[in-house]
Amino acid sequence: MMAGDQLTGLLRRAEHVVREEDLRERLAEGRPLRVKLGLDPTAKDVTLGWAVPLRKLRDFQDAGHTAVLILGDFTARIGDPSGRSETRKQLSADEVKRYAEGVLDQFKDVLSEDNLEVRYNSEWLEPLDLSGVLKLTSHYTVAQMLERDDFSKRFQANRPISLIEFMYPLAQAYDSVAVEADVELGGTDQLFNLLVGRDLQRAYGQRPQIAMTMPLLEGLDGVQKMSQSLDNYVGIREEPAEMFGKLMSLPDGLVGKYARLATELPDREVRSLAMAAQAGGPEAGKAKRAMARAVVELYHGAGAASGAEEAFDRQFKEHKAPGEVPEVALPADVVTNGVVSMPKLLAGLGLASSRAEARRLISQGGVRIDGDRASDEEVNADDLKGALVQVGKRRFVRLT
RNA sequence: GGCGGGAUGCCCGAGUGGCCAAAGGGAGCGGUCUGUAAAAUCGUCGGCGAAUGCCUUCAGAGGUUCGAAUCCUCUUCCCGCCA
Repeated sequence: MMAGDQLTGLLRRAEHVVREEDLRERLAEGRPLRVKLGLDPTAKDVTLGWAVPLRKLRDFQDAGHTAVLILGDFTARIGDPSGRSETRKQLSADEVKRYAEGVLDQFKDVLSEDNLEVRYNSEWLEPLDLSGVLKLTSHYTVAQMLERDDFSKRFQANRPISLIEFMYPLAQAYDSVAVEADVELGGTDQLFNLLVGRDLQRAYGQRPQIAMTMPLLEGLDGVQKMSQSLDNYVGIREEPAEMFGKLMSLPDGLVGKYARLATELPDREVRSLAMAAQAGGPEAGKAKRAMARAVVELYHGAGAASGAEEAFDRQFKEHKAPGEVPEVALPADVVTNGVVSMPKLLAGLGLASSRAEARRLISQGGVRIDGDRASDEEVNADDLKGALVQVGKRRFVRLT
């Protein structure tokens, strides 16, 4: 592949590249570049949000470069304050280790294992002693740190900024020094950290890396960045039907963005979906479907995608139960003299968070037994044998 | 180190001795509508109980009082000003 063509592909979907000429030059060297992406294992799943830079990393792999994937097992314990208005809670080493194992496995769904180098940053951050830390910090000033938007906002609002938070960008930047990165990828909220990496590499006598950021993907609420702590995410390992359903619940305004960042649809198609979504009405619904199908297809294949769509229609257009419903035996402790206490049952099965919640759901018409609204809190056990219990729109259980 | 201010339910925030499980808003949840969109609208939103009711909650620990989110003491944390 010609260097120019390669560049075009690699720049696709990127938000900032600092600096593009440097990237062009380095690609022209004709050697495999070391492309770094650091992710902190702070949650159990890989989301479509993380998949955006991961897929970009894959693009680099496909172009013959080396993916240097850094699992921030050490930095996860510091807690990245990027984009946050307050101090992030710190995780224990055990939690981090558990997350790292799960997440690494999922990364391999996106990345090729051929030119992949996986590193844990505790490898070089753990042994840094105070003199190493002092050397690190001596290269940066408070004023430089306060250039970062989230820090300066908090500073101005008299909100606390822990000193440890200043260490985060430095630690991440030091990763780049440690692995001698040529390029570092990240979300747009990482731009500052990536630039610190350039400065630090320079300070340690290395050539500064190229910083490339990718747009952030908003989560299901349509407003906040997709994240597991906000529970507004779609995980790449989620069941096809679940994935499709979640994507269908997205606000129209995000259809174009998801099509662009979460699928591999060609640009032309992305544009037409975005326009259709904007137009509103049935066309928007169709566009959203096409986007959802494309995402599911990417992670589960075409068959699963059409299956998910059919299941979706069955459940939400025809209002039928989904094909696969968990089957549960009627617990004995909810039955008294042949009568079942629905609140106990629903809470016991996790269909409601408490009995009080279950009562509320029943009184508000949110509970159905074999399609009929349950109006009483007590139901004959015989009527529940083999019955399909539905709570809200999407929680189903078949009693046996 | 000194002086002052503050900590309320998932979040924001009102509440300064009883009428407080605690106003209002947001988020969430459920109903109607719909394209599981948006907007709208109604309801709900600590727990247990069939229920008059009971239990736990207003940073933590004690105390005053018939009665405390509200008063007092100590502790922790945050903020401001001064040094």
